[in-house]
Amino acid sequence: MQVARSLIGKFLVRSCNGRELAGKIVEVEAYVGPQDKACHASKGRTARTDVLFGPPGISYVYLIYGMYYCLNVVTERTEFPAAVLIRAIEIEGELIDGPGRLCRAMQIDRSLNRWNMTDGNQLWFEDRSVVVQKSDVGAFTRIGVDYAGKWAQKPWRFRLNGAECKSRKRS
DNA sequence: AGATTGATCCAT
DNA sequence: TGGATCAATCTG
Repeated sequence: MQVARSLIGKFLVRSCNGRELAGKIVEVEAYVGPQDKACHASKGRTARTDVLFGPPGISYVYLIYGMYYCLNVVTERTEFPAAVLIRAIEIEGELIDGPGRLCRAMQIDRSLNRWNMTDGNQLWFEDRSVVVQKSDVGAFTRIGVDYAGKWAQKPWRFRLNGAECKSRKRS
């Protein structure tokens, strides 16, 4: 949650066969704990959600709707399942809006699932000292989780103001 | 608005 | 083993 907010303005860096892509994180969503019905781990610990119960700083990449990957990073302590979904970034001034498009642009797939993002290898975060005022970040309801009842109402999506919302509706 | 697409999960 | 589900995107 706080982690999600603090990730806004940080950079996601992807190093892949010789070239490096870096993007400023513009939108994220938090999925917090076993009670959060929108969190994949709320249905219990399975082969797929096992990583969420592990240590923080590890990636959680999965296929959705049979065609698109989503990139998350595990945030909380071991045994407490929580993650932050990276929804949108800005690469060299171009807005990549939507988790599926983001993973396509950065060539992220299942091979980067359970990746250690803390040792600067292939995929990691960087703080490039972008100043983000608290007033620059808006909180909104999460997207695509209407099934989650009251948890769907939680304002756990954070977006940098000024980045126009092209993916899905709402704001 | 509708189709697409396949891993995952749980009930037969 | 089969069917329902899904943190999305594209096309019309």
